[in-house]
Amino acid sequence: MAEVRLAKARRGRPRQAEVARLAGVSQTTVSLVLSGNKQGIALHPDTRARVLQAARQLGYAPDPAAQRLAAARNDLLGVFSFTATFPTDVAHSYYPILVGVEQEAVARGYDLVLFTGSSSAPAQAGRTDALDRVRLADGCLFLGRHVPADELRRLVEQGYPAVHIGRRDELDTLAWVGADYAEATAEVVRRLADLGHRGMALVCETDEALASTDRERGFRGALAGAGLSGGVVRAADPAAEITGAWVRAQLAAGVTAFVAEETDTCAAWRALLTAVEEAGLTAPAEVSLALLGSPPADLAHHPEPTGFDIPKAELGAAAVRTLAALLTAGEADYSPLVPCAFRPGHTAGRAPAT
Amino acid sequence: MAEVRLAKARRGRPRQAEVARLAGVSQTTVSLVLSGNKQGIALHPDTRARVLQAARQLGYAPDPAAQRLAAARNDLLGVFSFTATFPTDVAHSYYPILVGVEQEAVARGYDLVLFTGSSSAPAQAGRTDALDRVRLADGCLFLGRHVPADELRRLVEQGYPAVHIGRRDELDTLAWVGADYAEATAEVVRRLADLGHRGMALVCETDEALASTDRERGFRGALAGAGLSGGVVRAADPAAEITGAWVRAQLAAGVTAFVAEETDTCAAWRALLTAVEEAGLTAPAEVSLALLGSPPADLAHHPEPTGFDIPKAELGAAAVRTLAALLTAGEADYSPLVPCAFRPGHTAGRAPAT
DNA sequence: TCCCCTGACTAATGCGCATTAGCCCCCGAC
DNA sequence: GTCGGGGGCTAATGCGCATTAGTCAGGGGA
Repeated sequence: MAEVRLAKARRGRPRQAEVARLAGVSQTTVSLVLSGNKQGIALHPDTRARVLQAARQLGYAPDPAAQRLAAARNDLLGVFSFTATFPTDVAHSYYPILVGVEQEAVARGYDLVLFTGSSSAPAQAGRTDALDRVRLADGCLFLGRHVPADELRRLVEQGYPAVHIGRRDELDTLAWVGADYAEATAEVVRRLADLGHRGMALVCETDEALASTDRERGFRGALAGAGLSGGVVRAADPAAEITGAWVRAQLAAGVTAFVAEETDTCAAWRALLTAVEEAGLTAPAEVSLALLGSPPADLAHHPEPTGFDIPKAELGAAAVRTLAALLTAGEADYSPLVPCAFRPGHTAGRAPAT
Repeated sequence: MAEVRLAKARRGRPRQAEVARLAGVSQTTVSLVLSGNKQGIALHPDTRARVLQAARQLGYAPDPAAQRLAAARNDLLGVFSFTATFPTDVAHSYYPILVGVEQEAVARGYDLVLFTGSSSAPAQAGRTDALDRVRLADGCLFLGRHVPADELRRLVEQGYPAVHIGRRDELDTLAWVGADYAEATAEVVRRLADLGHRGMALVCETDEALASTDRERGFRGALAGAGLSGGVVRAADPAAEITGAWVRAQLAAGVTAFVAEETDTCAAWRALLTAVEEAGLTAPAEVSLALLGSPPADLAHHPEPTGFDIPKAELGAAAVRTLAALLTAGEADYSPLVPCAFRPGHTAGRAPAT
């Protein structure tokens, strides 16, 4: 067996020992020369040259497995998304995050390991528990709101470096990065107020995710802060509740601006658009509309929604930075909230004169 | 230093030795139990259970680098793309391919490592250079046409299991899987011929990628096979060359069907749509249009293009199957061409009666 | 009773590299 | 001349795991 392995591994792959033999030095010296001699050990230029020459001649390339083993870290970052890894539908919402993750990871010299939550590998004997699989990486990013809290807690408590993308407060020991929905929403409200709107309504789907409640909190806070009136509507089926009649009733009650939040389906925003049209109103002129997030691809054009953009790529990058900090310093001193960028858009305008 | 490294490495990363201590057995036994005991060494069910229990309790996961070094395998598959795997410019992306790769890999019990051949990676001396990094994995998928051929050749010649996604013929030793563009294009031509079209034009960007020349080959072949007339236009800037006037001229020359190929930008297809409109013609009625590939997201709706879909997920899955074969058998007896599915669409109709 | 299996484990080793202790020799200072 | 002190290298060790040789009881046959 040993010979087989050797033959396979050897095929055209010189090791430092062979370079050393050719150069007439020790393996240590080869390592020293090739790895840039960070120890500050003095080396003769001649020796250096001989080693480099020998390495070139043999076509030496270090074995990454050995390097990583010796370094006691593998420079692998896990990316765990608990929904069927990169499902086509959710793809649109996670994809930009992955872009940021990849860029930052590459910049820092990490490779990425992809993990799927749902389609866990055939639970073979000896295979460890689903979440434990991420341990093959030095640290891991968790994505999505369905990450099982108890397993994640155990991982974190055992000191495994993990960063959750999206605010997460049940676990106070868990590092996370998230968009600052509250502040971004508050800014939208302030902008609308600046345009003269005194009453606003926020339309949401029934959802208790922090991404949603944060927006609601920001909305209410800004409303109160500016002495505005308005309310929040949570509808299980926005299309059913948000109708033309509803819009008219709101208008009658002094609400001139309507705000919806981005979700996977953007049901609330779609309902709002339909309802306004149904009410025979036009968007920037008679009522103002704002979307707390980015519109889905099929609604992206023409009337660009006023609102804010979630800096998804930046979120991914921030997550990697946090994880990297965890990995090198053991503790991250970070600001988890990433600001969103206000997007002027074309669906909000001055409040109509009463 | 040793303590520092140890402390760092230890952090939340149990080793077999620790599992062994907890289970009251030797590290060897743990290895035997966890790796399925391929040596046929007898083990007490009790011992086995104790070890598994201890491993679960500690959340043990094997270190891929160590596995790779010791056994020359770690059940990791690499995915290497020279450009970012998750490109910033949305549409074209490798994403759908990755979905297929992911599914097939998980089904076969492999984990995926994403290697991004970065332009920006710190190319320090001694640090494994771009392509050699993939050696951490048992085998690797390569995608994109910018994979450096010479480095890839070296890898393959040294016996490293690699599969390229997308036809690749400069390296006859390199395994690859690709969409059967030629046949798919030929089918489109045949369908158009069935609709009565006797003259057709293929519009391409200037591109010498196989994906493009294969289509051209299929086009010309089918044209000849059916005794049709027509030609191929390659334009550096399709928008400039493909005009309403050009379309009219073609029509006058007997060309009633226009075909474009999918590219990153889909410039040819866009140009075609514009030109036809400019010529005052409507698509299914007066001229027929076909797209060799899938439309970009922003053009996906309403007039669904006649043409074919590239089975990207299937391509990814096929690549994994091929790689798996390489890994287990050392040689893959495979059919590299994956068929594309014809898409009826709504832009092609009967040829207008002359 | 002795011996030799055989079953159930474990000690020892090595993968290729980085790191840590030295080791040896030459040179300058006393 | 002797001794201290670098400079320039090398021997030894360990990273975490798989593998190869054992080792050590217990049991059955003679």
